[in-house]
Amino acid sequence: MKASVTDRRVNSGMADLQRHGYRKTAQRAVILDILHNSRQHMTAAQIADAVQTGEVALTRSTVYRTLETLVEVGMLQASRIGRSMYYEYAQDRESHHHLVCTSCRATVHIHGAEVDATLTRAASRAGFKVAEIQVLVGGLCRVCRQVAL
Amino acid sequence: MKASVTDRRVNSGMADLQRHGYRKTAQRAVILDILHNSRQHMTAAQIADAVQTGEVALTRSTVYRTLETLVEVGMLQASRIGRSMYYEYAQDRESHHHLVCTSCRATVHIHGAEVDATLTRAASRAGFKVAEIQVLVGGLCRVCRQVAL
DNA sequence: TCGATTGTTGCGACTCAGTCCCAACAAGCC
DNA sequence: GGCTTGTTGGGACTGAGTCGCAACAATCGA
Repeated sequence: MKASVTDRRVNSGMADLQRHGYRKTAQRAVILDILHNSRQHMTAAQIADAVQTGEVALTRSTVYRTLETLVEVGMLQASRIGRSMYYEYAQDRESHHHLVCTSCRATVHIHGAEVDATLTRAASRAGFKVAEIQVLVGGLCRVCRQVAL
Repeated sequence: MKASVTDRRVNSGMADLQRHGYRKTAQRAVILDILHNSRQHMTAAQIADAVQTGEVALTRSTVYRTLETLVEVGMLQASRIGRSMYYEYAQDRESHHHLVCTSCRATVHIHGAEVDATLTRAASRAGFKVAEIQVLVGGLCRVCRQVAL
């Protein structure tokens, strides 16, 4: 684990934290590291599980608080899928939305720019100043459609 | 209450239920009635509360099951806002999405057609067959923007 | 390098939003 | 009116967070 925690990207992230007035802690590094290595989004519960196998054990509340902090700093992106929030490493700052297969739970990213622009336009016509956009498309993925036939 | 329960629209809804092979029950009529009269979306908990004041008392599990059934039949529309589901009477079958003010919780509907079309196109490029689209825009409403200045 | 300050974490209790099971009840058909 | 079977009530249970508080540790100034 030591090798990956010292990963450049994660380290520079830790510096980001300090720039925002937060302290560098082992717990924050661990969570950042897990999400950076997993390269996919995970729920707080999945992260809490993943953490158990490591050397630094975190409690559930620490996981939740840490995720919140890292999202605030901009190092993680959060999106709600169903009842739970999913977190992913914010590699590219580009907006994207999720397609989730209702059968196999597979998730695919789609570009968000066009949809975001449409929504922002509609919102401003209604007098709203947009802060965040959550989009979730449910359906059958290519594979599950084949199986269904 | 009796007068409103016998409302044409709600009654025809009860017939819809039977057409789908479901039974007409007082509990279903009550929930339909509450949502029809409220003319806004409500959570299951709010509906359960509203029910307490009426003559027919429903348990929480009945409220949840009934809502599910009514959505399936197409008489209610469900949308997730944050951690909970909101239900509204499906007056117009036209797709719409929600703008929610993060400050005062006010909710505004916006047309969904354009966004839905964009998402459906993107999804089918990814091989997905779209079943449902959930969109939620958070931000500041006109009034709260003024106050914030 | 030490000590003080104060941001963080651990722990455990609590809440909110549902879900599930099973016995009792009641629509609807014959 | 009786029977069948869908529906409801009641209550326990679960998943996803949230909160308060004492103990701990990162950081800063001397």
